[in-house]
Amino acid sequence: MRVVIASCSVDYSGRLDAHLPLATRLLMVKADGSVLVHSDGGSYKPLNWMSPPCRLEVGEPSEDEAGAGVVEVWTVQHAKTDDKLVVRVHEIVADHSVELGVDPGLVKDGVEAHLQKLLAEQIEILGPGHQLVRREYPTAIGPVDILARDADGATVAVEIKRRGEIDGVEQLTRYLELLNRDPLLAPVRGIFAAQEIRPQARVLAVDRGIDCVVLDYDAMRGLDDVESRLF
Amino acid sequence: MRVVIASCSVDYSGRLDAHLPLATRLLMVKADGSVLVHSDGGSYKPLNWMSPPCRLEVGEPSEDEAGAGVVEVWTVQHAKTDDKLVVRVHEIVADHSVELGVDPGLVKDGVEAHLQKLLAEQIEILGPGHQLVRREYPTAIGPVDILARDADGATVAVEIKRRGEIDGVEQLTRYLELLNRDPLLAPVRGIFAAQEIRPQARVLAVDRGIDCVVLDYDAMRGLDDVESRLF
DNA sequence: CCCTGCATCTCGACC
DNA sequence: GGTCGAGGTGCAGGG
Repeated sequence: MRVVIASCSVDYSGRLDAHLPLATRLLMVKADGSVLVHSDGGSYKPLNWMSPPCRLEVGEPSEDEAGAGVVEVWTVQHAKTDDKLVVRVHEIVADHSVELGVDPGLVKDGVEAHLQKLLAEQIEILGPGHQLVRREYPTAIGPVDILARDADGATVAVEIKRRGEIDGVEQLTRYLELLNRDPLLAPVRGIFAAQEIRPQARVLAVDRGIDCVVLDYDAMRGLDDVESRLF
Repeated sequence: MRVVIASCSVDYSGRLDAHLPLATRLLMVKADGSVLVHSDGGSYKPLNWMSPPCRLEVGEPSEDEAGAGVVEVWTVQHAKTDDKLVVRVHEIVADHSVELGVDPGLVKDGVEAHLQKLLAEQIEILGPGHQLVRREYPTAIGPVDILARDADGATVAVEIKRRGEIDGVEQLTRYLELLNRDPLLAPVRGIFAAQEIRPQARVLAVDRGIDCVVLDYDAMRGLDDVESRLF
């Protein structure tokens, strides 16, 4: 990795056109040739960048550019598209290269998939007598997170979210519309299950006759551990 | 901005829990206290980070940590949530601080806005005889991208996307529902226009009687250039 | 301030 | 390789 602090102007053309006026910024060149242009604020997103696969070429400025104070022109060309990033370097304040090696990578825990797995195992959270039909029940517009039957044998479609928001209710509504066309399943009831359900999402769900269930992730995980220990 | 190259392990807890094993990485500390942990690959997204507003405290390692080779413990606490990032620094390879100042910011020329402008100018792409009523036609739930009339004088509502996906069809459906309540406009036909339309979005659109139009951005832009040259 | 919609989204899973 | 859904999404614009 090479890290350069430099005053520069930057131009990107590709999906859109974007321009950064002259200012001092951090330029990061990664081992795969990708380039990131960071300012001293904002979030983790760079002001501008080029994703791999791409090629960085450092060239001389034209006469005009040199006259304007440019000392180096970096051209970063994407390998597969015509996306191009041009960095005109005016003054280099610092320039360091270091060998980092391959990163062992991030270990994550706590996603929607885990919630789905736990709820499938603990399906009676939806109510006594509920039985799992299957996870990822396929429909024409995509899989329903969980399909189950309640104590009376009626079909129940469950949409699971970490955070229950309006678009999740919309999604479940589409599934219900389709599932209810299937005479073998209809009538299908909807359950919107999430760790937290936003007020507006709850209002919309209730308005559409969809039940809301708040999932306690820690409790479900704890129960999972207990069950694991039994076997 | 402070840039540190160091071997470190990182733990994040908040929306999820994540862990990075010991390896050499780049640590970027921005003026607002936000911290980015970058490896020598991937895209512009850091392996781990803390967004502002947040506070960085550099502390001493515990005895156990010191025994394991930790020389500094960085704790980055988010100001509003309980998100926390802990960086255990083992060896500092490089450490530079530099004053960047406020960045003048990015100047963009976007896509969807441009597509909308081009389609409004070239409204007959929708079919011969179409005429523009107006762009950003206001409704109670937000503006419709384009309202037009076809060769027979019937109203047409157009939703424009760069990539046509299901939520875009949902959006247009809501507009159509509202517009069709207006006796001066009804019946209103829907057109879903995008540079590319995902298969599932197309299925849903067709199912709801909404026409799909694929827009050729380059051709439309080219035509725009030609027209510009004529005047 | 929250909500909505877009993004050079990125990223992973699955077909 | 594509397709699709999720994201610690970030971000801007509008009420």
